[in-house]
Amino acid sequence: MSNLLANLNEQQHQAVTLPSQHALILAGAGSGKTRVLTTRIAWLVQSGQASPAEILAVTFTNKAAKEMHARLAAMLPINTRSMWIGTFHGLCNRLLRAHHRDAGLPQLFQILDSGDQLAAIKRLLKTLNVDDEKFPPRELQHFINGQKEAGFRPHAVEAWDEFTRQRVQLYQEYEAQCQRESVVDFAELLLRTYELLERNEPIRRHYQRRFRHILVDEFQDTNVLQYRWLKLLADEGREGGASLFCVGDDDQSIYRFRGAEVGNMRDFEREFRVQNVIRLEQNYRSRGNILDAANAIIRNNSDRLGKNLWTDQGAGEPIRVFEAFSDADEARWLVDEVRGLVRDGALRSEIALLYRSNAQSRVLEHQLFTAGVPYRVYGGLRFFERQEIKHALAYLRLIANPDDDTAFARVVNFPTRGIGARSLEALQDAARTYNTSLYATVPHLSGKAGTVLAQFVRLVEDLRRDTARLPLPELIDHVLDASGLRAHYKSEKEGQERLENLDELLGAGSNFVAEAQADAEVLAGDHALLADFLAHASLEAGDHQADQGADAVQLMTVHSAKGLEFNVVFVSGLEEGLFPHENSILEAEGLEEERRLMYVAVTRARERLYLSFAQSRMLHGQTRYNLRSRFLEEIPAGLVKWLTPPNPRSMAGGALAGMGGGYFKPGASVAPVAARQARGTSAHLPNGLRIGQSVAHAKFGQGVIVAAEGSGSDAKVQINFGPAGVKWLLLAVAKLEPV
DNA sequence: CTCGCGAGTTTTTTT
DNA sequence: AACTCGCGAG
Repeated sequence: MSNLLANLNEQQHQAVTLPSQHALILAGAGSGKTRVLTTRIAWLVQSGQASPAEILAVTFTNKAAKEMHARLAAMLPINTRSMWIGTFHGLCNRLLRAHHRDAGLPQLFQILDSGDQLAAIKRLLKTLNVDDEKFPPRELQHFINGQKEAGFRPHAVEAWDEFTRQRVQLYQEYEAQCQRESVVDFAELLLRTYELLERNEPIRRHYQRRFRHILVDEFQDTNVLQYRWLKLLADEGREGGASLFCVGDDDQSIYRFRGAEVGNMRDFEREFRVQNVIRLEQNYRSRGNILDAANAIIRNNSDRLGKNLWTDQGAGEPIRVFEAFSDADEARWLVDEVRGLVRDGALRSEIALLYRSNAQSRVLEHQLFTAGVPYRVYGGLRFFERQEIKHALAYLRLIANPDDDTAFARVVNFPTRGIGARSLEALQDAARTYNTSLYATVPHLSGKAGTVLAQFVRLVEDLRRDTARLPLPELIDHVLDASGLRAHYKSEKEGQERLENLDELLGAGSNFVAEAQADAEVLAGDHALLADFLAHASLEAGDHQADQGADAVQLMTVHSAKGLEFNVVFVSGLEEGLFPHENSILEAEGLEEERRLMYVAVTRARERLYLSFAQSRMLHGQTRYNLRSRFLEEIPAGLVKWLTPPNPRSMAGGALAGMGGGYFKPGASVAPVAARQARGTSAHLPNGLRIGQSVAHAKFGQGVIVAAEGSGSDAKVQINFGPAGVKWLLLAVAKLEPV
């Protein structure tokens, strides 16, 4: 036990050894949060205060759950399998499988990922003949998920206006469709489990008695429903309920957009009368300059719980800032810098290239590829989201659950077997009349459509029969052949990679079996393991990226970098409109979340931090001219070393060609010209103004002309004023001074 | 019914 | 720039 607690600082020690009461640990970036959480669990078990079966630990990513499990297994000499460690979604899946009857679900229910859900909504709109212009599927998806995450079933939604009433109606239809098809989306996993526990007292009591210690990681990212779920399990904080140990950092809350509610931290403190609030402020990760910059940035946010990170590791190097002429220029510089670091002995895997949005990775990848630097991109298209994998999974899903209409619709005519829109329409209509799934409706259909569809149904039945006794990998292998998927991709010109991915699916199957056997908790019955595998595929979209072990530069969004750390970090694209993102700039809440994102980005670095931005950038096929990010101005000048001459005139003026620090190569295209051509506007506006030109406005301050429209007295220009926003101004009216 | 082309739209972030 | 969707020819 003593060695368990060795090397903990005072606050960490205090947190780990708190009595079994509710506790809130405010853990700053790099302050040893994961260590405290895992050591706490180990300490509880080792000191005899809790048995492993009494522990429930909730994380946000599967990766974090796995890591926690591994660390605990290393710390404790006993079997840790009886602990429940997982993501909210993973744990809910487990509960719903165990109590599927009480939850009103068949045992082999399927899980819809976001893409599946969107497809299901589109299909719903089509069958109901709803105008998808008026109800854009994406928007509806967002609406439905939002309601579920707030805990509202359709009848509970307050709809004051006609539009909302109609959307609620669609929400209800969507629910009915899901129930009919035995499928469950992400939000439904949570809501369904919550309702199960709320309504079923014996089950609720059972779990309340079982879990004496509930520990939550990344508590700042919980949404309303997740918090209520935790409260329910902890018996609302009543005497005799479990003790809740929540670890989080309000400054790192970056998922507000998908319903995360930082307010949960304050609510928790109040509602559970939390006596133990501990701040972990000593940072073991970053050098002083980096930390000072992070502190200075986050200080601009209001309404924080308050925390200031410090380190005893010394100031370290200054933060390097680079201004590029264009995004390509930025990428070239960046790759050169990376090569220099590697030449000096740095590990590529210790260098991270961070950006705000996935679209930005393209330029970086291009330059890395050209320079022959090995790299690895996180995020983007995940393994289980590739179309060929989705197709294969759809066949597997039909085997496990033929009523899954989403899966049915996906592969009924893939590979093409002469079942067109006509036949499908007839089938959909019939399915509505009989109120059965597409699959179950097929026998009701006569005529030509009936014949081809019956053939497809027979194919699926054969698949089910022939695979009933097969181990998972062989099962998948058989399906790939018998469905015709392999043959189809073999004949396709670009199909080679897809074939390889399909083979990799076999590998994923084998891995899953190996892990499931170790886990021992496998469902009984035919194809039950298959259902487990499919749930796994939905919940864990797959970090199946190339060459885990290879020494490669790491590329990812700031979001996916959360929780990670690197010796060297580059944050690129620090421009107004990009980071902070233009969609978030207008409301204060959104801007503060962007700032937390910046805080997360900066605190990923241990030794060296680079920040860069470009005067012009290709986005959506158009050249845009951005001002440099306000977050750069929030870093005290004394911490910064400019690699390019500081450009005080404003922030990046696009018209100021040649300001790329001399890095801009002769012959590189001049972005303003490209923009003019792309937009088809006149090359020169009156008064010598042009696109990319920096201008000053009496009220809005400095800005950059990003677009122009019309001519003569109608001539308008769009100007990005940074903090003051992006505005269209009439040239005839607005007083603009070139800068 | 299938395939190919062109128009139109998109993108912030993800369990 | 890349992807999706709808339309028309075969």
